[in-house]
This record gives sequence, structure tokens and C-alpha cells, in this order.
Amino acid sequence: MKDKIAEKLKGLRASKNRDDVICILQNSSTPVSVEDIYEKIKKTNNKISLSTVYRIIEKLVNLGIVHKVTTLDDNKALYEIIKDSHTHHHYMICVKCKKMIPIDDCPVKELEKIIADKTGFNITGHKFELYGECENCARKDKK
Amino acid sequence: MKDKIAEKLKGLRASKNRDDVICILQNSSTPVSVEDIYEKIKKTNNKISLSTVYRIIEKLVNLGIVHKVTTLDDNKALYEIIKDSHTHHHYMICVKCKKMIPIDDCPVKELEKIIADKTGFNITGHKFELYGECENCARKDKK
DNA sequence: TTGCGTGCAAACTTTTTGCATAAAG
DNA sequence: CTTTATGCAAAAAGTTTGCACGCAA
Repeated sequence: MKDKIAEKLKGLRASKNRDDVICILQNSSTPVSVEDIYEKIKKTNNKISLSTVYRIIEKLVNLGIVHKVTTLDDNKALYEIIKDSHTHHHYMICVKCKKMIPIDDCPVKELEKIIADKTGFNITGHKFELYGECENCARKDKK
Repeated sequence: MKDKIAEKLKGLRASKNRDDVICILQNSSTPVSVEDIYEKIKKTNNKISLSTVYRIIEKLVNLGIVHKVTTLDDNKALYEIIKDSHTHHHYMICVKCKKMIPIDDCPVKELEKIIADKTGFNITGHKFELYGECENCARKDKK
């Protein structure tokens, strides 16, 4: 897994900042914002500027290492490491508490094939998100 | 259909601007940005301000008449009228030309039920988008 | 007459860019 | 030494807000 990333980074210069960003992305179970990454790195006494995080993220997206995730009503972008298909998954987002709960596997793969056959569109990716009320918030509402 | 919208607007004051915004949303086959709406209304010699469009859109979203759609790499929000379930659909977005091509029906509804049963999450909505290369762009590439 | 809807300008938030400098190869 | 990566500050882009005024009810 890690080697795959290293492969994609081949040709680029070594950069502690980039390593830090990748590390944070790898260790977070849900998508993070540029601001999140920036704050986390600063807390570890490593200096970094916001624009550097933006530039690193842009590069990682272009290299296919990271991808953008959008949220229900937030105006800022979130990002996550692209996992291999085995662990690739989606989220249920609670409209009350905004928590993002991962859905096991990806239920969209088969759909994708069917639609590709039907339409001739060469599908390379997808986005799938569910919105609703999580169990916690539903419980609170009843009280 | 139209009556449904009128019903949701009950209690609000009449507003030409709101009517114009709804009209544009109804007549566009793909999601539009606030800026798009603003420009279109201005072209018809009707004066409106950007913030008014934002406020109208916000209201329409809260009333469940319109919903937000997110895009691949655009930082601005797009909106579309919520159609009844019969015509509710999703988009394939071409990563080359950015065109949004509607997918017939909504293939996610059954998935939603299965996941709701499995997880106890009370699902109220979803987002589903496919990315890839449209036939046009694929043809150009081969040349 | 009451108060919702609107325009305008200013504020705010997120993201991008220019430029000089530091660091990698 | 050459070129990429970075920091800082300013600019841009998108969205929100405050306030005064007009218009629907």
C-alpha cells in the first residue's frame, strides 16, 4: 500500500511537509479539511503554511493519491487518501451532528458496471453519500 | 408538480425575484450556480442582487424545493429543483469537458433500503455521482 | 401600518497566486 | 548550480451579514 504511494511520488523531491500531510491523511478515519491538516501539523511543533498544505493537497490529488470529498452543507472541501478497492468505502453523514459514519465496502461497484454498459460512458470513479439521522441523534430526539 | 411548490411557498409573500429563480431552476436540465441564476435574471432586464439570489436559494433549500449538488473540482455550489421520485436522477460528470449527463432514474433507492436495514441509520437523502470520460471526449482522444 | 423581501456595501471564509528565499538533488 | 518546495502577504472567489428602504399584505 505505502509502496504504491511512494511509487507515485517518484521524481518529486523529498519533503517533510508532504510526508506530514500524507501521514495525517493515512491516520484519519474520516475525510479532513486543509485547515484540519494545517492545525494538526502545527501542533506537532512543525511549522507549515496554509498555502503549502493547499499546494501539497493539489499535487496529491493530481497524482491520484488523494481525492476530494464533498459535504452536505459545508463550503470547504475535505480530502481523504484513496484506499485500494478492498477498503474503499463511503459515508453516511448525519444531518444533525454532521458525523461521518463509514459504510462497509462499496455497494456502487456493480451499479457502475451496469451503467457503463448501458451508456458507453467510461467510468473512472464515483461519489456516493447517504444523509440522514444517526442512531445517537434519533435517540436524543425521542427524549 | 407546480402546485406542490406553490404549496410549500404558502405563507410567504409574493416575490418576482423568487419566481424568476424558480423558473430558471425549472428550465435548466443540469444544476446551476448562484452566479448562473444571477446572470440569467440580469439578462432579462430584471434587476436583482447576488445576495438576494443567495437568500432565495437558502429559503428554497430549507423548504425542500431545491437541493445542493456538489461538483468534482469546483468550489462553488450548484443547485437544482427537487423533482418527484419519478424523475429524480443523478449525473455522470465528464472529467475532461465537465459536462453533466443525467442518468435515467435513480439506481440508489434499493441500495438505500438495504443499508438502512443493516445499520439503523434513518436515511433521508443521498448523493450519487459518476466520474469518467464521456463518449465525445473519448472519441477526441483516439484521434 | 407591519414586517418580509431587497439592494448595496462591507465583512468573512476558503482558496489561489506572486515573489523572494530555503533546501534538495 | 539548478530547480522544486516553502512562507508570507496579498488577491481572488464564493458566501454571509447589517442596515436602510420599498413593497406586499
